[in-house]
Amino acid sequence: MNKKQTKSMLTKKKIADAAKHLFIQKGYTATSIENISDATGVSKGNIYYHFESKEGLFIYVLDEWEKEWMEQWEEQRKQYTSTTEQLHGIAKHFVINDYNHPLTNVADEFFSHENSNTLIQNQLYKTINTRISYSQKLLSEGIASGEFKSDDSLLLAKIFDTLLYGLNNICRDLNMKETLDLYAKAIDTFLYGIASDDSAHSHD
Amino acid sequence: MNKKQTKSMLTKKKIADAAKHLFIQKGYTATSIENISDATGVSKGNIYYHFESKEGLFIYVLDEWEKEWMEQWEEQRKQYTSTTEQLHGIAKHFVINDYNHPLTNVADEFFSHENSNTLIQNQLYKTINTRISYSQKLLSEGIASGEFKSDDSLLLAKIFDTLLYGLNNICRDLNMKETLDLYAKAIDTFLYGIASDDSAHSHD
DNA sequence: ATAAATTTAGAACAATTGGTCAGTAACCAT
DNA sequence: ATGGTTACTGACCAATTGTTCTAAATTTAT
Repeated sequence: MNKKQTKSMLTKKKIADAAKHLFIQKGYTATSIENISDATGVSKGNIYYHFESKEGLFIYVLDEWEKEWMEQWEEQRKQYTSTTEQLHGIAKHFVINDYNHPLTNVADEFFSHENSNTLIQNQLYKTINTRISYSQKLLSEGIASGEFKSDDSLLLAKIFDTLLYGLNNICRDLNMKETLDLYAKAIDTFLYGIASDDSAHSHD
Repeated sequence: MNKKQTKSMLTKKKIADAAKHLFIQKGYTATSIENISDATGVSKGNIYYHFESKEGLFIYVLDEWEKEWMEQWEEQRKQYTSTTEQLHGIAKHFVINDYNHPLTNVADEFFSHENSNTLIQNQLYKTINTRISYSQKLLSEGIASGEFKSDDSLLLAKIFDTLLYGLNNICRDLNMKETLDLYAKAIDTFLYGIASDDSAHSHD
């Protein structure tokens, strides 16, 4: 590879890296090409020399990110044997290496770290917390009545609400009946789990 | 109430309604004041007469929405007795009346129904589906090995991935350890459920 | 009927955006 | 060294944005 080609590749990588971080911090829409230009010292025109458009740049970043994640996980994976362990491992890997994955944070307008949209952020936080509190109350009742095992109701409420809010993102192409089925299944899983009855409940 | 006041209130409501639908369809950023003006026939200036800003309008919409949701749910709630039923009921109510709640869809830049950002949408769909397929494979292995109950692995994969992607949104203020704990708890719940051992497994 | 107050309209504004383009600099092959 | 190719710059553009402002229309109060 040429000295020129090397430098060019480095520039492209520099752009992609800065873009990735900015997309995480500010979200896609709020990140402007000029932001990326400022952050890298690379001119706007040059960015458009390396990437056909802002969309193209985003997709490139997303793609590289995903590839990298998969490679790293496959490496981690080796140390686990049972599927149960792997499920836990994948979650751990997700949190540690991938805290800001595009599918969680970047595809989000409001919760970016540097966003000045604090009014709306506060409102959304408030709404979320209200809902979690409500779920917590509900779950506490279930625990009190002996319907559920004694447990940390706040944690359970967060998990329950996650299912409610998150399932929508996973199944946008489903019709109403399919959606309802998925939700019902999720609640059932939440209630009864997926472990086989004879599997050792070796958690905690 | 005056004839004038009534008409004014109606205008305000018309604006809020149109804004709500546009926020659902296009997301917050992609919805412009002019869009709302066009959709309602109410002039831009008039919108700013009724609401102090775009943020203010959004927060107003969010607030009304949340109030309405809670009222309707509390009505529904009466028909259920056990907490288990209520959890199922809340999910059902969520899907039917609240399919596009701001906490799922509006706070999202890309998946709006009318968005022209199809390139990125496709890419994200692809990424999601790749991940779901991967989880499905993993879960299938667990089922095959007898670790998990025999079940629809695709549904389970969607639920599992929802936990992975969704938990982040619920717990942005937690530190790493707390986050890891929450994830671990979620996986455990996914595996073993929350129902007490002596509760009747009367689902399905 | 007239004045005051409220409600509405739409032109105008400053800022920002993604994207283009003509020109310059750096490097390569010959 | 020179001509050609690649990499890069920064001014520029058209479009869009949230917001403001002035003035007109409508209703109410006197």
